[in-house]
Amino acid sequence: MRDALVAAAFRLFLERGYEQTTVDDIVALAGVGRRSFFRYFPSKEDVVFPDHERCLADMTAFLAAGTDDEPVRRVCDAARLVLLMYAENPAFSVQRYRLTRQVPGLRAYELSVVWRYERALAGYLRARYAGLRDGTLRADVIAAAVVAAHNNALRSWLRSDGQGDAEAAVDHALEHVRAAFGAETVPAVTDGPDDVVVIVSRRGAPLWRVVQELEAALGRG
Amino acid sequence: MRDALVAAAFRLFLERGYEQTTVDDIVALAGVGRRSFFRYFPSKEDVVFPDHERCLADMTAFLAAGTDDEPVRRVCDAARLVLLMYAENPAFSVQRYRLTRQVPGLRAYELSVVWRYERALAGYLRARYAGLRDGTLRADVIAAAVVAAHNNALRSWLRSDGQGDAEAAVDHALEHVRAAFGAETVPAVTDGPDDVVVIVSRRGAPLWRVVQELEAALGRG
DNA sequence: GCTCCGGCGGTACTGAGTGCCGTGCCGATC
DNA sequence: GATCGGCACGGCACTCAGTACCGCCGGAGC
Repeated sequence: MRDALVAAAFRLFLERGYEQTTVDDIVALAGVGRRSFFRYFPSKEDVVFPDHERCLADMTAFLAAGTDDEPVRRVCDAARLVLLMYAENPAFSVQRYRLTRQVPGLRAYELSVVWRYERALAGYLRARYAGLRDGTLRADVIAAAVVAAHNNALRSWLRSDGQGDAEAAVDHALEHVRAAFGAETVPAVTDGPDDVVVIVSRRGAPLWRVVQELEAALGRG
Repeated sequence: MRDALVAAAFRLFLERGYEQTTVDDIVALAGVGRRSFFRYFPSKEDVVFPDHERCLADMTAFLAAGTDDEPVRRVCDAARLVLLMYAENPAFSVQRYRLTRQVPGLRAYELSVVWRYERALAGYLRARYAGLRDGTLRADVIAAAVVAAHNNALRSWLRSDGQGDAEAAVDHALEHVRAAFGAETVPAVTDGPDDVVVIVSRRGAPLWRVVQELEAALGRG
């Protein structure tokens, strides 16, 4: 029933556009009553994102399941769950992406979905950074950065019609965030003394390049 | 006319709630025709954010007006324009904040507004980082981080009923972002040789603390 | 066979948003 | 001074999303 409604809806959306398709059209094509549509989808927008609710629950469960020595890594892993959902059905994801790009109402709806993901990540980080000075600020900023990096890679993959390695692109993007915000802890070096790294930098050098040097020197490049 | 509609709308929204107020109620109180409401506000949500359109235009103009040696600083300054708009009328902003917090539809609308701000910032940074490897990624992430930091400070100020120094809070939050992403360039030292800074770091130290050390050493703390 | 119940459909309603047209008010023109 | 053209406003009628309510039916249990 749900699947039949989604299929009918997308067929009409692609044929004549989202706003030109009424709920009556959809239920007529699916051969069900109008009331049943709203039993399965709270609104017309929801039929475009039939799996986000489940994915959000998965992410929440993942974050609640446990902690990690490195909170940033944990939220990056949580973000990857979203990519997996998109990658499950590339053709569908690409069609939906084109739809949401040109329909303002769908874009707004997608933003509210993304916002809920971001709040889930920020909530986890806020708990981990509780007590730290500017802990909530740090949590919010990192959550926003993780979401932005994820979406940057995801959307460039969607724009390319699902060609290329989406996971690698997202990994690369998330690695940038981890580079910027740093890993709070790294595996201890057990087979040697506490070695040190010396960075020499000209005053006036781009700071982020210095950070890249640091990363390379610390063996995280 | 616009102001009369906004005043009537907020009076009713605060009295009986947003969803319990119809557009007919608003125009009846304001003493104007229903059709005129939609002439000034494309939707019922728009009457809650009567000045965002102007602010967005201001930000776009500010970003288009010129560049900066340090793009991150420029987008931080652009973000401050939004705070100024909120600070112009603290009482109104606090009321609106409470309204948007408890009405899902308004929250979704606000997200779409914030998204447009973020895209404006990201567009500026994308142009500045054009050609750099991962330039658009870096632009999107920084824009998201700036918006998140700004909103973190703004909302904590709104939660405190407009008490405290909003500008100082936002400055502090944005400074965190600049610390994480660094300044690409700093003023050249003219009255001395190209001096160098040496940082010694234990492998395993938190990277972001190392960045803070770097900043302090480079005289940007 | 009877009842209870959950999924489904139909009807009627509210309210947002739109298109169209009439009206009154204004300065400009002859 | 009468007329014309633009413009802002109001009113009416309509579409469509979303909701409340009720009636129908088929299966499970007694």
